[in-house]
Amino acid sequence: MANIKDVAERAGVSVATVSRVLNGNSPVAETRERVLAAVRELGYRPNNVARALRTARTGALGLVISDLTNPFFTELADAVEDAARGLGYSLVIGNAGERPAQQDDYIRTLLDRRIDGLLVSSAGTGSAMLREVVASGTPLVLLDRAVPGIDAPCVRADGRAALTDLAAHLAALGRRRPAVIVAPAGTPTGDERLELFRTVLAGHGIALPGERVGATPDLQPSGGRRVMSGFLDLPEPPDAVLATDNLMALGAMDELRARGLRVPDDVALVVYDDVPWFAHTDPPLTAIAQPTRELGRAAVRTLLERIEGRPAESVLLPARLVIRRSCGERPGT
Amino acid sequence: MANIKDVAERAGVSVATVSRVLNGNSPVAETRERVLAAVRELGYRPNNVARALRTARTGALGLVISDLTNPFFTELADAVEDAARGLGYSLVIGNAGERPAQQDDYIRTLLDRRIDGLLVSSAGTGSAMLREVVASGTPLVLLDRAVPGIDAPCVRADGRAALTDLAAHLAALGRRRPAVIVAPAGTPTGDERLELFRTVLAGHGIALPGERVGATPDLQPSGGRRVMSGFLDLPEPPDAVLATDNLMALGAMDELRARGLRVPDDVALVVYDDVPWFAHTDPPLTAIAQPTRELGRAAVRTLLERIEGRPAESVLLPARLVIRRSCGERPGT
DNA sequence: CGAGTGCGCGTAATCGATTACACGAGCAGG
DNA sequence: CCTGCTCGTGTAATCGATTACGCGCACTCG
Repeated sequence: MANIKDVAERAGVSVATVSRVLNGNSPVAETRERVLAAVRELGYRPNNVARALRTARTGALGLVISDLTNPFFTELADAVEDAARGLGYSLVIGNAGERPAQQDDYIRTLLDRRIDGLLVSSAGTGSAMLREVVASGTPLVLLDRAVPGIDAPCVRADGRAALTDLAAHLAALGRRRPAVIVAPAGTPTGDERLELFRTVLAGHGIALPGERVGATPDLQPSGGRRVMSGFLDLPEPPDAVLATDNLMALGAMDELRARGLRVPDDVALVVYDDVPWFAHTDPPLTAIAQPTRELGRAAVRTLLERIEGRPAESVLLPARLVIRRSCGERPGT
Repeated sequence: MANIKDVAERAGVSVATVSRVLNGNSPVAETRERVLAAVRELGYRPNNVARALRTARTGALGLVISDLTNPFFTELADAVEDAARGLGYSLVIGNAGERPAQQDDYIRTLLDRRIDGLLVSSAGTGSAMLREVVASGTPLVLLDRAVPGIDAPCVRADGRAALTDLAAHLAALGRRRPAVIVAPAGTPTGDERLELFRTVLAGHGIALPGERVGATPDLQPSGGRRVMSGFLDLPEPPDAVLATDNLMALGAMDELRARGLRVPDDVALVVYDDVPWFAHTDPPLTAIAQPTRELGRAAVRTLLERIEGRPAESVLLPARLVIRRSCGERPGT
C-alpha cells in the first residue's frame, strides 16, 4: 500500500506538504492539485495506525456489552454503533456474556488498544478494571447499569413513571396479586426495578409479598419458566406477573401454556424491555419500553463530551408503558 | 501512562531489553526480574498502536454485518466475536443495515485501520470496495452470502438437506399447496433457497407456481405480513408457507392471527433460521436451523488461515430441519 | 595462553504519520 | 532600497514500540 512518502515523491513535494493538503491544517497553494492527483493515482489512504500513534487519538470507541444476544443489548449496541459512526468513530465491541472476568479482560484489551473512550454495561458490580480505567484517565461512560464507587457518568432509563402507570393499569383491571420475576441479585437493575414496583403498588394498596418474588439464576427463559412454575404452585397464585428482563418472560409464557392457562384471562403478563418481537406474540405483550436507541445516542454523546474534556452528567431517560393485550382489555376500549 | 522507556529507566536497562523480556524473543538473564518488577511497579502496558505500526499487525479483525438487529446475524456476530477473542483478536464491528453504500464506507474505514483480516456478510452483490479489499491484499472471508466475482472463500450454510427433509415432511402431512415468502431479489440467499425448495418439492410431485411466491421489499415483519395477506386472498390459498428469513415469519403469523386462521390447522408455517425465540412461540415453529455458531467459528478459522498465508477453502455447513409443531403432528407422534 | 564461540545487552534504524521550526521568496511601508 | 511581514514549503523531531547489528565478556578448546 502506498504511503505518504510515495505520494510526496510522485507529487515532487515533501511529506509535510502532503500531510497539510490532506488535513487542511495550514494553507497550501499551487502544489495542492499535484498532491491530490498523486493521491488519486496511487489510491493512497492514510495509515490510521501511524496517525493514531502520533496524534494519540485512535478514532475508536470501545463498547463492552453484558450480553450481546439479549435483544435489549443488541439494540443498544446497534444504536451505539450507529451514533459512533455518525460522529466519525469506529466501534470495537466486546461481549462479556455476563461474566465479570471476561469483562475485565476486554477492558484491558481495549485500554491497550488506546481507544479514545469506553462504554460499559457492566456485568458485575465489583470490577477492579473499571477502577483502573478511571485511574488511567480514559473517558468512561456507564451504560444501563451504574456501578457503585465508579466515578463516571451513567446513561440509563428511569422506570419510575412506567412502573407507576403499570401499577395503575393493573389496579384498574382488578389485579390484586402481582408477582415479579427478577434477575439474579447483584444485577443492579433487577433489584431497583423490584423496589420501585413494590413502592408504586403500595400506592394502590396492593402488597407484593416475598413469596411472589422469584429470582432466576440468569436472564434466560429457563429461569423464568421455573420461577413461574413456583408461582403457579402457590396456594394463592398471582394474577399478574412482571418479568424484569425480556428473555425470562418467554419462559414464563411457556409454563403458562404448558399448564393450559391463558394470558391475560388467567394471568396477566408484563415484560420489562419492549423488544420488537413482543408485538408479534400471542397475545401481544404489554411491556415497559426503554428508549433504547436514545440511550445509545445519549451514551455516545456523553462519552464525546468527556473525550473533548468537558464535564458530563449522568443521563436518565424515562421508560414508558406500552399497553398491549397481555393484561386484559383496557377499561374504555 | 508509562511507556517502555520509563520501564527501561527504572530497571536500568535499555528499551530493547525490556521488549525482549516482554516478548520472550531472545534470551534474557539476570535483568529479567528487574524488568518485570519495573513493569509491575509502573503498571506498564505495551502500547498496541505503536506495536501495530512497527509489526504491521493490529491484532484486530473487522466484521461488517448486513443487519445486526436481525437475530440470525446477532448470533453470528456473537459467535465471531467469541472465536476472535479466543484466538487473541479484537473485533471491530460495522453494521451495514442492509445498505451497500454504508457497507462500503465501513470497509474503507476498516482498511484504513489496517485490520488484519475482514469478514463481510455482504448487503449487496455489487460492492466496489470488496474488489479493492482483494486488491489490497487484506485477507477476506465472506460470511453467509457469496458475492459473484469476488475471489475470497465463503463460509455459509447449505440448506439442501434441510429443504429436502422439509419437502418430505410437508408431503407426508398432505400439504400440497406450498408457498414461499422470499427476501427481495438480489439477496443471493433468498433466490437460492427458493430454487432449492422448488426442486426438492418437484421430487414429491408438488408444484410451486409463481403466484405462491411473494417477495418482500426488505427482511422485516411488515413485508412478511403483506405477502401472507396476498397469499390468503388467492382463490387457492396455500396450505403451507415457508419464510426464507426469520423476521418475515413474524409478520406472516400476525396476518394469520388477524384473520382468525390457525397454525398448523389452517396453514403450516416454516421459518428459515432457527432463532431461540421460535421455540417459545405458539405454536413452536418448525424451522430450518443454520449452524450459526459453527459458521462464526469456521469463518474466523478460515480467515486466520488466510492471515497466516495458507490457502483457505470455502466452507459449506449443513443446515438441518428442526421439527416443532407448526406443520402439524409428525406422523407416528 | 590465545583464538573462537556464543550469550546478553545496548545502539540505532524503522514503521507512517503529524507538526514545530526555519528558511526563502514576495511584497508592502518607510 | 532596505526592513520586516506573511505565506508556502522543507527539514527533522516525535509518537512507542520491534529488531538488525555489533560489541564486550566469559567460557572452551587446542
